[in-house]
Amino acid sequence: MELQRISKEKVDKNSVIPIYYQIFKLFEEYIIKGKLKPGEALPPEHEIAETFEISRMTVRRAISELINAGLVYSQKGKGTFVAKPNLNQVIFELGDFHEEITKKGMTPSSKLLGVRIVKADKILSNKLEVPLGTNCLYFSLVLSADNEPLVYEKKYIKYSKQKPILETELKDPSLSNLAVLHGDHFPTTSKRVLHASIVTEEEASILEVELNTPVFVVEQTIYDFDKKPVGWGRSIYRGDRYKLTSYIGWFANTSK
Amino acid sequence: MELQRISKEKVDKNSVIPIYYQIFKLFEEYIIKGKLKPGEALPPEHEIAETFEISRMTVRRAISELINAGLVYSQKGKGTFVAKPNLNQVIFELGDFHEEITKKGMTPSSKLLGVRIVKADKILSNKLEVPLGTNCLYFSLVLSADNEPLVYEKKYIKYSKQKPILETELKDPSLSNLAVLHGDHFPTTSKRVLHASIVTEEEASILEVELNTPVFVVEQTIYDFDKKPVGWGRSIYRGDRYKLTSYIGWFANTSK
DNA sequence: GAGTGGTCTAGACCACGCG
DNA sequence: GCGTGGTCTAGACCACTCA
Repeated sequence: MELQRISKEKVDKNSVIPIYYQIFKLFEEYIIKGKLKPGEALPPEHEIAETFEISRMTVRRAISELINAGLVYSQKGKGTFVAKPNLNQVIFELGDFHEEITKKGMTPSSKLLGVRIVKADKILSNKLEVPLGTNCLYFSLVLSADNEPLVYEKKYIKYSKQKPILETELKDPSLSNLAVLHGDHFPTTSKRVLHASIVTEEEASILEVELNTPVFVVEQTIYDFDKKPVGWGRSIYRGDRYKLTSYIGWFANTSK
Repeated sequence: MELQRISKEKVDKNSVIPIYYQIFKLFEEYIIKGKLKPGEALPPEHEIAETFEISRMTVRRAISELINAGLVYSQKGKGTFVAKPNLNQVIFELGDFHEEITKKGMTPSSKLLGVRIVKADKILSNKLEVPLGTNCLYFSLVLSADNEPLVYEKKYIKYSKQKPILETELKDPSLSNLAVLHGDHFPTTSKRVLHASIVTEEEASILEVELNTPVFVVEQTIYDFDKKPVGWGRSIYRGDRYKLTSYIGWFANTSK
């Protein structure tokens, strides 16, 4: 790759924009636009440093951003090379319900169906690792977009604080928030399992759909520092309306 | 936070393990074990540098690893603080079929049902942005675990090369690989949309399941440098057998 | 042995937050 | 004005790769 002619003017040392960021953007552009192709080597670090008349550490900072963005990889003793985008990798993000719905221009709402104390049955005692019959807090709610119910959630918290349940705190009825408010321990990790299923009769009536409607089921368990479960929940998403989207690859907006 | 007593012995300057990594691991442990709590400040960088008798740049490298792992965040002029884990964030990874199945101790296999050239119908011409009736490559296959079919895939490639279709290349029948082999342009980005559904009759017979079985549907489109679609596919996953799992939070194995 | 990236140093100047 | 993190320098030594 020919650096000399193209570049020196492209980096302004007196700019408010950090030099390493300018260098990062320069190579990002080359890669995204295909001027540098997968497998091709970047110039060695010392060469980049010389042509731009900057320190090698600054070059390394720029390259570390490129590595971070998945655009290149380095090999000790060999060089730095443009990566191949691994399009087989798949990452689905399930965003916050209110944000997601608002983003789509619809109006989100949530309705609390019930809050009460229940005694742990076999399933719950297993999930929360408590003896059968232990008192647990139970919440159930429905999330809607434009008044159409989309999600039905049931949540259980291992609780000990004898705190009253306030209306205000239900503005964030996430499992982790409920655990913070009513549990002993601070939740630090969360496990979710998603699978596809078909609505039960109960779910169908609450989501106002017919039997045999496909749904996502997301089971969430949250754990404290000691990896003990402190909360468990089950959310039913209307599978025909709710979608998960994954983007992988090289985009111009790797900005930040 | 009291650094002085705890620490100096904990870092070995002559170890093969980089100093920045030792420091990173030290603070990681403090945070995961709860000795440093969310919101609490780390000691200032110059102080860490002094107590361990190392350069501030090395401290910064360690902290940048902590930031990268999502354990802390820095604020210019204020300090560096332990982050709160955001347990409401959800990321589902859908791994490579063969790897996932092998990991579970089962034997994966894939069977090619058909390869042929088809003329684009309305849907396909829309998805691939080609005129109606354009020739496209079509692949369909079934992925199985222990001889039980789990996934049914149909893939379409916008092609131009008059290349024969080799058996060997079907070892990686991923959309991006097929596009590399048969398309004009190098695929750089991939979009996938996942939703829940119910098998059609055709899918039911191929997956050997009853009607009304719930499934995941994953639609994938891949694009080249110019954001033109080069391939499109639809994968049907048995929703009762295939699950997606998401872990969020602080774990001891944030190692690498 | 020449070339490469990985780590580390001991300074420097700056912009920001806060009292 | 002081303390903080953000950027940058001009060196240094090392381990690795490859011919």
